[in-house]
Amino acid sequence: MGQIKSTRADRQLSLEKAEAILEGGMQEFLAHGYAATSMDRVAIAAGVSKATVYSHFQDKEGLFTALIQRLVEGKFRSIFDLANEKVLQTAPEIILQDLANRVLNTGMNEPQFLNFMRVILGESGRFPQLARAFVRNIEQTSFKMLRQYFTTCPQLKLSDPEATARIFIGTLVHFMIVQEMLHGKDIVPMERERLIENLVNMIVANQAE
Amino acid sequence: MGQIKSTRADRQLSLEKAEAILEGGMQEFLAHGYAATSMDRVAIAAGVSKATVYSHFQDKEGLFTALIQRLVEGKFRSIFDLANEKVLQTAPEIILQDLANRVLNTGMNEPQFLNFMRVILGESGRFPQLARAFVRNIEQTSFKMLRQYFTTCPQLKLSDPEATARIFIGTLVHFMIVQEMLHGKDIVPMERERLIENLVNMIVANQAE
DNA sequence: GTCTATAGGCGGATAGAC
DNA sequence: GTCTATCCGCCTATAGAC
Repeated sequence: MGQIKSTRADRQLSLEKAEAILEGGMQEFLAHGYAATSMDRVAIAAGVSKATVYSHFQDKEGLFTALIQRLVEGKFRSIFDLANEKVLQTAPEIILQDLANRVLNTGMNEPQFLNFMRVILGESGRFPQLARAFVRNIEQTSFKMLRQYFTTCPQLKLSDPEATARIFIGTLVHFMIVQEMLHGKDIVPMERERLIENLVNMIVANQAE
Repeated sequence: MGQIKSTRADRQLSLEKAEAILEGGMQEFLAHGYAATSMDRVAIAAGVSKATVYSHFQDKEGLFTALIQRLVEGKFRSIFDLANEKVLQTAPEIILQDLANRVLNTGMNEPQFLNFMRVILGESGRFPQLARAFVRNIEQTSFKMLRQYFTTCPQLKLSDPEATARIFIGTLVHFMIVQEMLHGKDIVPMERERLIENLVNMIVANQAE
């Protein structure tokens, strides 16, 4: 009787706790990396006991893996997405400038995204499968999207849309890494607009014959 | 008597040990990152006792900092250097292709360099001064060198050499990160030559009027 | 399912002999 | 200067009560 009554409530509670643990784990792991994060602090951040953490996830590695996989497939999935309204009616310069600005805005203003990339890069030796998930869900997706745009845009006749997409994304990501992740803003200053303008012009000017 | 005799030998020995500790520390820290490296294993890798490690370096952080600073200023200093023989007599396509190939060769064939970059990126939150040293000694140096070349090369009239240098280096570094560091070679395959050719052509074709 | 309490081990750092 | 031996705290993971 009491058993049935509590079953639903417990399930609900359990789901909420699992969610809280993932949230707390995200906070801690993204801030300190894998090795420097303790399960005690994850538990505190989640507002549960350490034993509860271990009842929802097999071990530290399991929690970390689940967490990052989730971020790769959800929260940070669409950082490089092209807003697809009136895309083909607008001049490519505008579309590309807008895309570049949105990418850099997210990457530079959402501080968690920088930490996320830091962890992916820093742990890519020890967790190669997470690095690959990042490549599949974020890099590959953005390459495909941009290549698709380059191929279908009537004003652009690039000789190699795939390679051009790499140049575009690579320039932006490296800029983000040097200026923000590596704190290089004051050492090698560069206006974002200046870089974007040069990048976009170089691409648009480079039509195949 | 024995005192004087042993003084020189001890100094010599001490220097050798300090060197051995830096070597051992490099092995361990580059392989596992800061937090996951133990001083016990550093000592073993260096072939000395843990107390000896602490007699040469104040603590774990001090050893790590000294080590990385040294790598930034020495071993990995010149990864992006332009070989400067006959530079101005050769066609820019050749020079740039050659530079790109040498950068990617070093970065991709010297496995320690990948680990080095992984550590710099992964620890850039906790050790911002090391990240900045990396920017000053490696990124900034390569920007300057390339900007200098773009400016002086008589066949090139780029409207913004500085921004173009960023695009060049950014494309290459991001390629290295995705294909090698993040193990993306099989997920998003791309021939190195194909990327370089597109990049170089795009730059050389983009002359200011 | 969740808690408190604890086992068991490893890690950073040092004392003291030589 | 270098070693062996050791301190002590924190960390992962679990036992057992409720």
